Parts: sequence; C-alpha cells; structure tokens
Amino acid sequence: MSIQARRERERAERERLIITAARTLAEAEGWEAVTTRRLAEQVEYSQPVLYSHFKGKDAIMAAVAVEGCADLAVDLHAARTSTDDPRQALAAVGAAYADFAERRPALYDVIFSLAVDLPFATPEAPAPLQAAFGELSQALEPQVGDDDLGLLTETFWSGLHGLVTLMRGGRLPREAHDRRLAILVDRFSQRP
Amino acid sequence: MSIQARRERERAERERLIITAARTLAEAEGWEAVTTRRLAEQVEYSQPVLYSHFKGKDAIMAAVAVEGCADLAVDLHAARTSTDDPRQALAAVGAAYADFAERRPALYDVIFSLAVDLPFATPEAPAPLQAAFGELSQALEPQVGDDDLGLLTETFWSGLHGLVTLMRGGRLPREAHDRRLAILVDRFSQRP
DNA sequence: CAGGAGCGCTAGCGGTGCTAGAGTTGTCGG
DNA sequence: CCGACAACTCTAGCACCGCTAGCGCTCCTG
Repeated sequence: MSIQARRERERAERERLIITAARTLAEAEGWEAVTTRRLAEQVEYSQPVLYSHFKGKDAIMAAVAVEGCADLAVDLHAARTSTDDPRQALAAVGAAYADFAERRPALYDVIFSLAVDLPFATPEAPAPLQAAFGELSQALEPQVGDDDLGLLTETFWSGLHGLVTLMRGGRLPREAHDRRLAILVDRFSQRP
Repeated sequence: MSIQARRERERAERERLIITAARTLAEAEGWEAVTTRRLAEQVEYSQPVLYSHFKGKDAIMAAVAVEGCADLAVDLHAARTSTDDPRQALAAVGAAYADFAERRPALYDVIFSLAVDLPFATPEAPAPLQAAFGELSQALEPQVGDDDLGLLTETFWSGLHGLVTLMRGGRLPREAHDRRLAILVDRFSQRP
C-alpha cells in the first residue's frame, strides 16, 4: 500500500510544481505568455501530463487564483489591523488592495478579471476568497450605517476593482491614483 | 481625378462594412467569435484585405469601440436630462451606464475592458469617449462638494465599472445589482 | 519470471493572427 | 486600339495556440 502512497505523493508534488510554474511564468511575463507548451517545458514533462492533472488551462489558472487570493487576504488583514482608527483602517485596506493589484497584476487578473470558473459569492467559494472578502467586510463594518454590510462591501470592492482595472488598462491616469482612492474611501466613510 | 475619388469612396465604404460586420458579429456571438477569417467571409473579401485597412485585429476593435462609445454617450445624455432632480439624475445615469453594459456586453468590453490602444484621459481621446465622460461629469457636478470634479467623476465611473465587470464575470450575484447601484449613488451624493 | 496495467510520450487536429508573393484586373501612354 | 505598367486581391503558408488519440515503455503483481 505504501507504493501507491508514494505515487500519490509524487503526483501531488508534480501538481504543485505545475501550479507554481504557471504562477511564476505568469508573474514574470503575463498570462499571454503562459502556454501549455511552455508550461510543460518548465516542469520538464510533455503537454498531455498537464491534462492528467487539470481539465484544461483554465483549471490551472483557477488553482493559481486560489493560491494568490490567500496572499491577498494576508495583505488585507495586515492592513486592517495596522491601526485602531476605523477610518484609517478602511483607507489602509483600500491602499493594500490597490497595491496588490499593482504589484502582482497577473495574480490579480486571474482572480478578478480573467474568465475562470471559480464560484464566488456562494458558500462553495474557496476559503481564501471568502477570507479576503471578509477582511474588506470587517473594515467596512464601522461605516455600514443603514446599509446591508454584504452589499456595502460588494459595492466598495467594486469601486476598488474599477479603479485598479481602469488604471491598469490605461483608462485612468496613474498619477492621481492616491487622490481617487482617497475620494472612494471618504465617500464610503460615515460622516463624522 | 474622379476615378481616384471613386476608389477612395469605395475604400471608405468597405472600411465601414468591416467595422459594422465586426460589431455585428461581436454583439451576436462575442469577441471570441470574431476571427479575421470569419470577418473576411462576412464582408466577402479575403483576409489580407482587412490588413490593408487596419493594422491588425486590435485596430478594428478600436474602431468599433469609438463607434460604440457614441451610443453610450447618447444613452447617458438621455438619462441625465430625464429629470431635474440632481440626485435622481445621477441615479439615472448610473442605471443607464449599467444597462448599457448589460445590454451590449461586447461593445462595453471593447471600450472599457479589452486591451485596445485607445487614448483615454488625454486631449487626443476620441470625441465620443470625452462626451460620455462629460455626461458622467455633469451628473456629478451637483455632488462635487470639496472634491475635484474630474477625480470624482473618475472614481464614480470606477465604481460603476467595477459593479458591471464583477457582475458579468460572475463575481457578484446578479439579483442584488439594483441595491448595490443604489448604495453607490447614495454614497456619491451629498448628504441633504 | 511472464503478463498486464498504468502512464508519459510522439504526433497530429483544427483553430488563431498575420504575411509573402503570385496572379489578375483595370488604367493610361503611344 | 493595343501593349505595358501599376494597383490590388487572392492563394498559400508561417508560427503559434489548446487539446487529444494511441503507441510503447516501465514497473508492479501473480
């Protein structure tokens, strides 16, 4: 029975190798450079091996997305707990979110922009994703007012997502990013 | 000399034909269905003819984007001038924007999401694009408060863009769209 | 040690955006 | 009126993509 165990372990290791190779390649050269041929070359196996682990390229990207989302959740948590002032915490979380998108665009895209079939906004959503959303939610909790917290979080999140995607797509000038972010945070804070 | 004039006219007509074919095909089946082969078949010319009009597929998409943006500007203008109440006008503009994205996703994507090299946020930006932005801007003018109107517009626009892209990407549940939109409009309205 | 199952490989399918070069068409000067 | 030339379009093909059928090797099992 230990023979089979070893094989399964090796399989799992190879799967991890594929995911990290995809992630590394994407972060280095963008997702358009991640082809199944290059990926297979990286992990030193032939193309069809990829398909014995994942249903297709999308599934590989989805796996990378879940991993990356955990990183985002860590960043957001650190930002939220960096200060006791609720308003500053919200600003910090917003800045951390935008910073993540700026520093790791490939990771951000695969989580939030590219078409991968991950379940969002349902109980089946991957835990890291729910964790990241939860950080946003907790940061907004003091500002909830009469609104529903879940919907408020989704709306604030949309604002952040719009800011970073439009900026990265060249639709918004880079230099005023901080001021736009300040406006967003301000408008989502309760009046004193 | 009139021979050359006729040729140029015919060329211009064919160029329009290509653009409308691309737009029609994209709206009917999505941009992933718009290939240079299918496009060439639609206009009843061979592939290389497309490249005598446009530098590449991206340039064709950019042309469609400019056209589509004019439509968006019309919708936004109608919404903004549909009421005298500033707050209702802002809500109407937001709803019209989201509605456009929902009704014509292919058009919306090529304007705001896909990578096409259109100049944004500069004087060289296409007029229809500036017109659409201007409508948003005018709708926000009564709510500007102490903020810069341009930046406020960009930020509100980001909120709308985030809402529609996250929803269309399956990241936000569809059913609560109206309530999220209401929250966004509310948070971007001055307190009474 | 023979047989067989599992697995990774080579090769290839149908598609993509794009382009070189051949061939045809239509215009103009002699 | 005709032949040469210029403009233009088409066929064919390149290098790449995601994905898969089926052969052949390796290694475990009876």
